[in-house]
Amino acid sequence: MGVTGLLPFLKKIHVPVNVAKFEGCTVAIDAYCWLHKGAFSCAEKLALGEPTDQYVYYCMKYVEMLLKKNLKPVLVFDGCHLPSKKDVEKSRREKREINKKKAAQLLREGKRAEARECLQRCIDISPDMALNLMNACRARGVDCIVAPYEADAQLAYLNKCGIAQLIITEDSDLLLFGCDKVIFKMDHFGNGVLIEQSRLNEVMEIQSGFYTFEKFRYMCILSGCDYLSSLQGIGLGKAAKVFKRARQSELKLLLKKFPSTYLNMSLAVPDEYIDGFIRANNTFLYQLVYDPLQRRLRPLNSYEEGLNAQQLPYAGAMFPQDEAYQIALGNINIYTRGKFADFDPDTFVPPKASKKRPEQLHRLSIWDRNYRTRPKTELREVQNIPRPSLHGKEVIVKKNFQVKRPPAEDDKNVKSDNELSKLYQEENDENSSSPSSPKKRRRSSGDSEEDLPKSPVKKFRKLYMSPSKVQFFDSLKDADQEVCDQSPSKVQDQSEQVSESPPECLKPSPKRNRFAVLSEEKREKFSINTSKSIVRSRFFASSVEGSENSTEKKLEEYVSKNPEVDKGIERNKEKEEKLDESKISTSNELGSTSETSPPNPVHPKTKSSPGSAFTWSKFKYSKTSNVTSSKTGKVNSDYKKVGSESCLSNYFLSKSRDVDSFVPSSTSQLKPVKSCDDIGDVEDSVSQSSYVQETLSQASSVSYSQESGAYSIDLECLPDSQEIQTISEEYVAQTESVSRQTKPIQESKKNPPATKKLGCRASGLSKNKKGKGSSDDKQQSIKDLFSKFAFNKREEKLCPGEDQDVELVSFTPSNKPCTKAVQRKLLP
DNA sequence: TGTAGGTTTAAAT
DNA sequence: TAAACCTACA
Repeated sequence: MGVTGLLPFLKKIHVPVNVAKFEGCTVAIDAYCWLHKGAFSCAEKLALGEPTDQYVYYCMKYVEMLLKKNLKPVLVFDGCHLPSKKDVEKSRREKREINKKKAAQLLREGKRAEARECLQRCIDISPDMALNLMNACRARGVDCIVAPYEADAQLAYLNKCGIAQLIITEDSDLLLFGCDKVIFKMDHFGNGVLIEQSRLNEVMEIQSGFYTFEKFRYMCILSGCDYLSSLQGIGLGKAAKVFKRARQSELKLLLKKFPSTYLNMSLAVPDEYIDGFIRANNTFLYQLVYDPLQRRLRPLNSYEEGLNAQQLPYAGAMFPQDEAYQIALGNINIYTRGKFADFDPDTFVPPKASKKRPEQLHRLSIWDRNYRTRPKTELREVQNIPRPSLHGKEVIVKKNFQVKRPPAEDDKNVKSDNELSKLYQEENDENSSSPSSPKKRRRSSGDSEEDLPKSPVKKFRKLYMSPSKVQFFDSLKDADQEVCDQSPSKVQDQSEQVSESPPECLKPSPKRNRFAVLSEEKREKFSINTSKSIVRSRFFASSVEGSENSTEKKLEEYVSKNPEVDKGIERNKEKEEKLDESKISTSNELGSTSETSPPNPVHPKTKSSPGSAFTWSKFKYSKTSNVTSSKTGKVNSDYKKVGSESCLSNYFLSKSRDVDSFVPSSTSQLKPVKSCDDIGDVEDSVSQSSYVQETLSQASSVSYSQESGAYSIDLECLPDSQEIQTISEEYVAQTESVSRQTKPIQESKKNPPATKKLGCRASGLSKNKKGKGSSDDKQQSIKDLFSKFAFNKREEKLCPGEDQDVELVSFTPSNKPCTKAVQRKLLP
């Protein structure tokens, strides 16, 4: 819950930031936030008790990103429930129960989709789920700690004692606990919103001499927090007003009189409320946390004179120190209090431990006896050292857009639009039309060479990425086996680069299923007890072995426990059998089934496509073919009556430079578009622009936000960076001319020149089918197509000789960058 | 009109 | 969990 409306209230001091700014720092993370979001994708499986690793995978994507940016993550997990939060927990439990019952009811009525929604609302992060994530983290040498009570207080302590310089969470309460720097809403690229404690006074608009952090905390408690509900009619606005004006230092007196004194309200403040206020305040100050360095339980802040743990049972009851240690290590199930793991940091050998330089003691595990916190003086970003002025300079900043290229041999095969069009057609034919499709022939007729494409890129995709194929891999082993069966002899004959270990440039991005294609050793990184249970991945069909483990089966089991549900299920089955029949016939048409492949159990509607680089939910496709922003609901009139075909074209227009030989081209169907900005929507382009402005002024490294299509630069890095060139007017002219020459041929005269931005979205495609019909089928087929050809830009590698977009940036006296233009030039 | 509070929606894939 | 949206009230 946190403090309702606190984050919007602090909007004034929101700073868009990328975590890369804090390179070298230790960052403590509220693991529950990630787990909760990760669990959302597999809520159904979790609710039905089916094993899944999707939430671990989701969290590890964040962990990997942080490691890549040279940050040391420490994951903090929630521990026991605080006595003062019992009511909150109780109501949450009740809500979950209600949703469970609702889900069962909906299943009875045959409403599967709605039942699924309810199951998503039942998500509860169990200690086992936390343990699975902890195991995955430790296998990557990432520290974890379970708080004795709330993760919030533990995070604040890690910040306070110098272990962590930065906190990542979604919970605004962290600010009340006194964290210096908190990043909210961080995405998978590290972009988020930074709020610093030192700027809270700006929001409260209190003269600097009168502001204290205490007042901020009081304001939040008064407006209502987890530990104390607010008085009727008091929210953040009025609470802020009180502490903006308050000069009364005696808290009890102030609370008693604030409605009449500061708000002109006749509101009685009961004594119980004042007691509750003081308890809440003490909970924020003295909640029990675990000190991993001293290995002991302690209050977040040292007790004031006359206070002790016994007087503050609501802030957490003391445990025996040994039990507290085992809880902190994650060895004790906090629900049952039974031991369910046996992690011992004194005997555990973290990976790559030997490579750590002895002087980098802060990089050791926090459980290592030699661990030392990093002196603040070493931390540039934490000290807020001002950056050098860039006023008057103009720079070209390379976009951090990297183009995945096939190996050199493939460069010869640069395809014209017509060729691409043919390829597209062929690709379609392979998958849909011919009953004796290559795939089927390959499996049944002894892997003839012509079935495998000659290009290593295509081979790789045939073997690893074809969606119709991927669905038939059961486990990771099967996926590997599939590759081994097909690739070693024949594939290597054609190209040495396609083997068990695909060429570097072809390795799948994190958006894709990296488990399935990387080496055994690397896959072990995230495995959860692989020897004991099959680790499944969301990119594979869940029930290839048969129906035993399928979600369908589990649903049936779930419902069978409620006999009255059967009727609904029967009705459902009838409907689905019909659908399955059509599915099987489609599968046969696709040539995907064979004696080694069981029928595809994945329903077309629920089929998971391989990772796509698009945010489908951003746009909605209405029946009248308008492109609307799902958030604003505004319609970009330029797109009225532009059908999905042209939307596809739009996409390829914007992506035309980075798609490889698989680009489906439908030049003949292309309709003119104005610019890439227009491909999203007007709102979006505006927000992108402002985001760029904001981000450029704050961030400290060049990074790309896929979400907003914005790039951030490290201002301090600019003068030294090889990526930046100070330019003259002639140079601008040159690049403009290059830009014009290298523009995609599809771009019509109506398109405005040289203002292309890299953020590209496939617009006009509906994620949610709202009915059956040809347009929806078309949508689905286009989506499948996209999934097949899409690459994650972020992971793509840039090669010399490649076209590259650059951004011309100039600076104001206050170091604010202004984007002048985005141009294209050849990379030397 | 501003504020508070309740309800709905999105999140992931 | 929080933002967005809507409604009621002072």
